Amino acid sequence: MGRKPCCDKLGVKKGPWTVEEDKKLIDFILTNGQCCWRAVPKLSGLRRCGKSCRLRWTNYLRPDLKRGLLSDDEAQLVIDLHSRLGNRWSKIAARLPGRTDNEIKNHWNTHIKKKLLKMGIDPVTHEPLNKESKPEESSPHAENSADNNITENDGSITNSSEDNSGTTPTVNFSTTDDSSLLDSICNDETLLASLWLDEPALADASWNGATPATETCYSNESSLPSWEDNIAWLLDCQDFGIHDFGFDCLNDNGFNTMNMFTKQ
DNA sequence: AATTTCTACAACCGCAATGGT
DNA sequence: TACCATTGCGGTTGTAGAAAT
Repeated sequence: MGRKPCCDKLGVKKGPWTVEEDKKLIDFILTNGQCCWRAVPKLSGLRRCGKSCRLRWTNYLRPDLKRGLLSDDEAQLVIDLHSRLGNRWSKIAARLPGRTDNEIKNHWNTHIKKKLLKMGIDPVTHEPLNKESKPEESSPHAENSADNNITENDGSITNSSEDNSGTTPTVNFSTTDDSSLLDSICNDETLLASLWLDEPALADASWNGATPATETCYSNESSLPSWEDNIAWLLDCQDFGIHDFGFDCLNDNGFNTMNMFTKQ
């Protein structure tokens, strides 16, 4: 007995999403919010698997997404978090409001990995490549290893090594002053611990269907696109042809919903 | 100008985790 | 507790556009 497919393969479309499909999905979610994804295709009239709908929404259509390449500061943060968390992209993404795990994963594989290799740093272990690696120490972020200062279970910090910098060289891509601030943030174990504890309230929850996460308070406003920004982005789309882009659905209904969010 | 190679990223797949009964 | 349905995650692939030849 094989595993039951997540969706009925017959009649389920695959491949790139069309403007029409995007429109349908946005329209549906703005009207109904995020409910059970499996039901979304049926109810919205999309010939897609629910999984595909969820992915499309979370990675591309969500209005709170930042667009464009990761900034130097964001890349720096990704590197630092990766050294602590490993390939747990969703956890890393939770620290970067407006960014998705997929986006970060892609950026890591296409940009950061290569930069680290160029700099002679192993992107997996964050150790210098020429350094003789002892088996036990080969992966500073090995699942909850002793070197991993962040313990997932209780969010507590265990300072197993007095100075994290010894095992995790800080790679600095940024030349801006902000980067030093970021460094200090990244190296602040207490802050990171609190970030860890706060996780559910962070970016993961920033867009929770039609229910605005009004209680979510971001300390770093500069890194978080506000709802106003996102509406502005959508309106920008309108400027260069939103109708072609497929946001016709953001009519009275959709924009009223979004405006409601911005007023909170 | 045509072809090949490279790059970036959207999307898919399979498995794990979670929640309901 | 076991089972099933659903969601979430991370690895991988496919493909469009850019750059190089």
